[in-house]
Amino acid sequence: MKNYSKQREAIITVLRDMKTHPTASAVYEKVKEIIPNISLGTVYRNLAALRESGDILAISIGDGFDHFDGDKKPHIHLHCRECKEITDLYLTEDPAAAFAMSQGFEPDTSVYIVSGICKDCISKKQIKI
Amino acid sequence: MKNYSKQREAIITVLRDMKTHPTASAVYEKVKEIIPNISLGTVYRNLAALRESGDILAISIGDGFDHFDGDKKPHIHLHCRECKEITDLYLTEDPAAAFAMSQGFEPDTSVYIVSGICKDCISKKQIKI
DNA sequence: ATAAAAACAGTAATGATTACTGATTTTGAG
DNA sequence: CTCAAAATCAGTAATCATTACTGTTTTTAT
Repeated sequence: MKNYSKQREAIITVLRDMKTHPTASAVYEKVKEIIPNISLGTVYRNLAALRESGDILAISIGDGFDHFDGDKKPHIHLHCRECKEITDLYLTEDPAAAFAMSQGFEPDTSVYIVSGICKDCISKKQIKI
Repeated sequence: MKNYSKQREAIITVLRDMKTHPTASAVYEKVKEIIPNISLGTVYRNLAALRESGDILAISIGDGFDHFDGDKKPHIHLHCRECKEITDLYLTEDPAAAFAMSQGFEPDTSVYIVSGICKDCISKKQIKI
């Protein structure tokens, strides 16, 4: 007696399909293409619930917005502090989760955020010098 | 001609010493012990600047507050969705950062967030059954 | 079919964070 | 050591992403 609604299904679908890491309002804009009269509050409520249950991930990069990620496969987020872009990097396995497990922790989702300077920004910087 | 103030220094000191992952206002409360008349706005301004420059890390766990971390040594955050607690797990090296580097990305800070259920909550759950 | 439970749309309220202002501190050149 | 420009500050007002609320609709499980 819980959890289903076509709105929630649409939100999950949108998140699974988006390859970016959308904010709540970006999700809202996208979901409106499926359910035009969906409410922004519904998007927030469902994102919060999905995050709480571990079905999606949320990350904060300091731009004032939460960013959501529907991809539960363990992967690294490369976050460039220069251009602010987040790109994904997939590992064939998840060494840290394995380590966490060996400590008695039952992992179900994980995100690695590596902050630094991306390839493009490094070359841009070198041109400027 | 930039960046120094005793307020900023106190904020960094507090963050380096705190073993928890304090919110902005927890930092504020702590810094007040050093500089009693410091302003909350100053704390926010400096936290934002330090985060921007990569001197500290900020993480979002869905409680409505940003949490800050002054420890730049690569480590895992074990985030329990049950009790909400974050505990640190140190690795002898940082395999993901090394992998990022091999992709042409220059890493300087990284955090791994592994969400799941911690030891204590697992045993509590089993008692309930 | 149907009644209780859950979720919704729409909107108002909240409160963490940011922006602003005039005062103070820091910096670096002379 | 001045001293003025630049940066930062304290204090407070404003912002705006997110949450809460209300009456309605959908879902669920008998």
